[in-house]
Amino acid sequence: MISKKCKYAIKALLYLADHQEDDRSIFSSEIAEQELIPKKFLETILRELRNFQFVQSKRGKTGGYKLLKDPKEINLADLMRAVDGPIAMLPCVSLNYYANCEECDEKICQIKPVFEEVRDQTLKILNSTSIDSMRQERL
Amino acid sequence: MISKKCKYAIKALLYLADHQEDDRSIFSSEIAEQELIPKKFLETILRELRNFQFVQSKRGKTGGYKLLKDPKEINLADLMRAVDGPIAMLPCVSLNYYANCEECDEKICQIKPVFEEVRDQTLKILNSTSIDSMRQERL
DNA sequence: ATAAACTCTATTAACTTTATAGGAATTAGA
DNA sequence: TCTAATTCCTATAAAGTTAATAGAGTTTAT
Repeated sequence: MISKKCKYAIKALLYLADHQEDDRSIFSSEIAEQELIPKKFLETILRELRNFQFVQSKRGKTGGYKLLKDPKEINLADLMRAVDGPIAMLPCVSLNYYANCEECDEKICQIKPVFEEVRDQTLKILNSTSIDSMRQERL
Repeated sequence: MISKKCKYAIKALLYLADHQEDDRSIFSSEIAEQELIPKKFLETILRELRNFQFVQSKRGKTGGYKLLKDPKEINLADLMRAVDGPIAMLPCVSLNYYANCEECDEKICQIKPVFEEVRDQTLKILNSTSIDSMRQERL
């Protein structure tokens, strides 16, 4: 399961992509109201997204947020890693957050191979899914 | 990420499959020692696995556990669901633990489709992976 | 000045995970 | 029957994570 935080982050970026016209910034309060995300929680999420270079913020009365990258260039795997950490189902199988198993020998581990396969298939999808493609997608 | 509990459960079933000869039962203490799983924790896990009909237990001095099904018939998806609950990354996309999103309209949700795809690909692998196939697998 | 936005740190409440404790029930065998 | 060794069960604790909130500070346009 991804966290609510991560879901909120995706929604916020989608909202920005859906509503960005000209160069206007969008208030966190607008996103919070429209997407039913707790306002203060969303603020901290947007700050993180700014730190990770997904969005740009502007302070003051005419402040707000806008995307820092082309929605085509924001892929879901990167976003999820930034917000939630590892995507893999086992630490010993994570590409970006690898951690070894204390209690087993990875060379002969019978569990690892399946979860490597799951990881590969999952990443194949998430790496090729951008904020832009999520907007288009209507299966 | 799957929980440690789930990983221990998989290891325990693999151990039983790897070591069952004749009809002998295997002590939880043996599994705990060999697989470096906290003994008391493993006991509660094995009890759950018994309740879910994965293993059979026998009490008393010559007690222990053995598999209740053919290792070929124990698939990873069922096991993971029993121990950890939903496999899907979003409640609204789970086949066995569906829960609706309060804050969004699923009909027009831009997030859902990707995670349905991830779910499908993940289940394709987990459904076709059994305790037995994990033992064979040497890629 | 003021209003309204973002910024930041700290904290909290709830929940989940990962165990552990302590004993009860069961069984085989001396 | 007594003992030893196992599983069974309930409760609880300790640690970690998640989800959110509080409150004050900073910035900017008007």
